Amino acid sequence: MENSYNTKQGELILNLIKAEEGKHFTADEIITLLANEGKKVGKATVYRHLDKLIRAGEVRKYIVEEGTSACYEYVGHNHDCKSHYHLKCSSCGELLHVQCEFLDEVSSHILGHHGFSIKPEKTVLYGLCKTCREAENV
Amino acid sequence: MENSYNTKQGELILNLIKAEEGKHFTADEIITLLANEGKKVGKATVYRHLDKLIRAGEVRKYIVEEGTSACYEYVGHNHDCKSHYHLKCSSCGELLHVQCEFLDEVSSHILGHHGFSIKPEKTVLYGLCKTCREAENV
DNA sequence: TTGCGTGCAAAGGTTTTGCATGGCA
DNA sequence: TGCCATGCAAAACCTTTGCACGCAA
Repeated sequence: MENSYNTKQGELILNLIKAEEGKHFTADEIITLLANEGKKVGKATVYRHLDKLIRAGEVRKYIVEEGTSACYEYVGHNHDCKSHYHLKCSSCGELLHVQCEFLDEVSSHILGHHGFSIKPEKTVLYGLCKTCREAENV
Repeated sequence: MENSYNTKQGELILNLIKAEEGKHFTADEIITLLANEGKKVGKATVYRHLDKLIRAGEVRKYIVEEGTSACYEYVGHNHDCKSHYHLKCSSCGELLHVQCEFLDEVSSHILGHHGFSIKPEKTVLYGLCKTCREAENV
């Protein structure tokens, strides 16, 4: 087991991302947001806390776009995130979180018929969101 | 149209990854593999060629694992990748091309229920292939 | 000859690490 | 008091860019 203390910084970081469960933050955004509230937290501290939360299963990390910084998202203690997919609009960049039982069937189908077990947490479906689609299709 | 010359380095890089279509390489692996054959190619040159091949649609770039370097894989130019999905094994790197009417339903469902139109050609579903799953589950 | 390609080194950006100091229990 | 946490700066990494030179057509 891991020993750890409760600290002000750890609480600040956790509260921030927990307050907006389902929303993602980059490490830098967390630092900036806290700074805007007058709470200065070091970069290394943020990374170290996120890392700890990831190992604890409370936070998920994913790459939304190649070549950019990673995103971190609070997911809580219930690990039932198997049906949680990400839809990323390649036009406006919006990230949608979709939890839908239909997508569970997708996983089962692919596992059953193609022998492949999908990791939804690693998968991002790219496409166009409603707004951009309507704007582009004219 | 883009002007370009045929060069020894470009040929070396293309031949290397083309010889093992379906396998992925990091930029560094390409440099090392070529170096092992006595062919020294600069880092920048490798990245520039990969970039060009990606734009030409001959090569795909993946993030297989967070925090590591990107992977590049030859996919050829005669692939109609618009009509099917890709399943990428994050362990062995195998790329499966899946054409299945069930997955067409996925697109329709997400469009209908979530207002999002997926671009299959841009989307890669990550997970574990049968072989790796069985090997890791032990 | 023209102008793209090459390779080195430097720059850029994100994340990690070393170390002295600060803070929790 | 013992030990973890913090924060700064430096390092570590991957990738891109600037620039002078090389090479294809």
